[in-house]
Amino acid sequence: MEVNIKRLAEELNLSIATVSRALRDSHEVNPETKKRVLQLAAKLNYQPNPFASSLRAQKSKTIGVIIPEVDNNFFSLAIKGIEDVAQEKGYHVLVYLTHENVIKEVEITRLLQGGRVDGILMSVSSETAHIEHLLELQKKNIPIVFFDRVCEALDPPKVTTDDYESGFKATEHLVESGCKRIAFLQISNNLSIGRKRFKGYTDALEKNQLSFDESLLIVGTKNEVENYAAIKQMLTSANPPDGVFASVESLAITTYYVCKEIERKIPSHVKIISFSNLTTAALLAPSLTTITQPAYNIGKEAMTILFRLLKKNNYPYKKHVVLSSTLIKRDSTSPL
Amino acid sequence: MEVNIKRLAEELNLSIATVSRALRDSHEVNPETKKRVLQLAAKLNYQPNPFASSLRAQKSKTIGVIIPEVDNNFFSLAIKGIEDVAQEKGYHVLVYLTHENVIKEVEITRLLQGGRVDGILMSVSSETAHIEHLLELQKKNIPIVFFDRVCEALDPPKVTTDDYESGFKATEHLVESGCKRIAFLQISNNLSIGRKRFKGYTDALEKNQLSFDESLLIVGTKNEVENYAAIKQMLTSANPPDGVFASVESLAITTYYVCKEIERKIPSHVKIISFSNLTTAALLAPSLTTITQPAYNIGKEAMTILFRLLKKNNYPYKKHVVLSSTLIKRDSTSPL
DNA sequence: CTGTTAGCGCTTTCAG
DNA sequence: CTGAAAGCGCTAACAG
Repeated sequence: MEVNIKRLAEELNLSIATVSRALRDSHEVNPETKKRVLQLAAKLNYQPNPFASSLRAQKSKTIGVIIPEVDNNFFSLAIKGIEDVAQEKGYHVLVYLTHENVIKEVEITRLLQGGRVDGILMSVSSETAHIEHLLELQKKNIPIVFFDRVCEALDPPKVTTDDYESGFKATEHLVESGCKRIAFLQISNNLSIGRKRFKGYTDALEKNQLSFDESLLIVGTKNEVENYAAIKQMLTSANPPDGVFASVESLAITTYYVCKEIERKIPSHVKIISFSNLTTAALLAPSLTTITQPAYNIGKEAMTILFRLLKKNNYPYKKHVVLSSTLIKRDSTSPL
Repeated sequence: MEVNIKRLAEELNLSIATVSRALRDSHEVNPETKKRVLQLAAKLNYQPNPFASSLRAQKSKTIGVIIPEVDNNFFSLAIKGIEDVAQEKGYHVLVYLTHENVIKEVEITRLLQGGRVDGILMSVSSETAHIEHLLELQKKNIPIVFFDRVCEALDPPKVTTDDYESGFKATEHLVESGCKRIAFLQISNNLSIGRKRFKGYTDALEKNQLSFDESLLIVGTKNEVENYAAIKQMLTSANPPDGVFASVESLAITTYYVCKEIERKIPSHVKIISFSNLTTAALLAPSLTTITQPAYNIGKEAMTILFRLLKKNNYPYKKHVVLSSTLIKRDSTSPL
């Protein structure tokens, strides 16, 4: 037998309304009665049915987090930040993975239009060029906050790393280390993070009187094998780079694999720098200089902003919060 | 204006019941009518209210995942496995982090007793010695499947790595590498994974005629500083180990930090082996031999079993599924 | 301070 | 094949 308000009311000879009020700690209920209600509720281990309340109140105290992947320390840490704030505010967190697939992204946003969530935190999939599904959410007045991979064409709040700065300082780091021909491994041309990091890279080159060589740009795909081949071709070309800037971790890893294979065929002084949140990797790999994003804080900040939107308390908040990355330098020069 | 069944019914001059039936593809509705309904629903982008259905049906098509942490590749990958199966089966995934804190774990399980989830996937927090909150869930008939960190005292299905085997082969690996004094870094005495890995360790020692030296056992706590101090003391003692088996990644990392600090004071041939799912770390750190758990498959398997329980289709399934880990050997001998 | 009642959106008898 | 109506559990008027 389920224990619900009706049951409590019967056992206490009270109306369900009074019990409901007592449970919500209303001030218009006799302290004595309140106590009796709470005691019985505790004794029977009463738990309110969230669907009944949600149906009534038309809100769910639940948010949806839509991300491309999770097997990547950045998103794990972001989820942690999100969850911490959510738990503190009494919100529940639904997690959805798109696997970088727009079709799935659209399906998920559709699903969430039924009222299941009060708001959405989102990092767009790399393919996202169309934005109709995001507009639909706006039309339904479901607040969104973008984080990391934002949709620049839309006006909802955004929380990101200082991607341009990061690209700039990563490149300068390689220049300072003596690199003259610096390759750039791009995640995707459809993502603002990629474009901004790339702009930082080209600007840093220019500032240092280095010209941008198109043959040193590789745009990654979802196909690891393709990426591997492209990187290998570049590193074994007649005029290979002496430095590699991976704008995303997976491409740095692939680069390491390539280096391992061709070990003897390339100059051993190729320097690699990469975006990465695997502090472990950075620690264990003396050769990997990394740009580490404030993943946890990005999640925290995004959730905090979403919470304010949900509460409609018109706190002032920045439309676009930019958090700084950290450059963790390593000493060794060779990746191997 | 919300678009709900009532709205559709009005616009089509049909009853609410018929529309509902059409949407659920009931066979007792005129194909013509069905078509009209579906067309309008698509046009108005109708999304059913999940709370109304859940309230009615007394089920939520949602599962809860309760884990200690997420900033650790094991749980990230497990979530991915869980999410993949859940998405395929039309389930939603709520994620809760306990931060290894039983109080939070209890709070969360309480929260989930209200019907918010149909079932729970859980990896217990390291402190969990009490199990009342888990019994409560059973009493409420909320199916649970434990994964990785299981509660052996309870009968719900479990999905784990072959912890005993892993402990055994990790230890043998060190023995084969020439180690005679192998330290064991334990995660917690309250966890079955810790106990089993430890048993594998002692059995492997015995098999190789090595005696277990209590001074080489360190039981980790949540306090990193304490762990650091304990490991440092051991490594700098008069009779230090020549091999270290970290039964959990974080303790391996701490060991590396210690080694870095005392670099010149210990024999440089201390070998370290650790549980770790950071394939990146393993790849980049030529010195780290790792035991990698099948995290993704553990998540997948656990969710699959839970799904069967939810469907009550009495498929035969094993009460305890044990998946094998992989020993990834590295060549280098020194951790530094 | 307490009780009665309507209704959130949906599904499902039960009647036609 | 379609409609009317009850009810899932809870909250919030409104009435006492």
